[in-house]
Amino acid sequence: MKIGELSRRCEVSIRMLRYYEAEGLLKPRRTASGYRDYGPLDEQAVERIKLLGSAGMTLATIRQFAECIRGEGRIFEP
DNA sequence: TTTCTGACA
DNA sequence: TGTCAGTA
Repeated sequence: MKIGELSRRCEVSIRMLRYYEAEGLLKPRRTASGYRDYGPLDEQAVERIKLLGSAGMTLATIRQFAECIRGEGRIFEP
């Protein structure tokens, strides 16, 4: 889906979506024209980022969970 | 019409 | 975060 769709579905501004990517929290695919192409995984990622964010975490802190947030890697076990 | 990048406040 | 410019 396009950034505009994800923006409405997650209630997150396009500005922040691009920001999350710049911080390495999102890894959207690119279309031939250079547009960001988001999948359902990214949609879930944004939800989790919003959760951690509302918990008072800073992007620098959240970035450490990037692997988990993307649903990749191992399960978090402190 | 919508999205892209980089920069400023 | 919002917004501006010139493109694709």
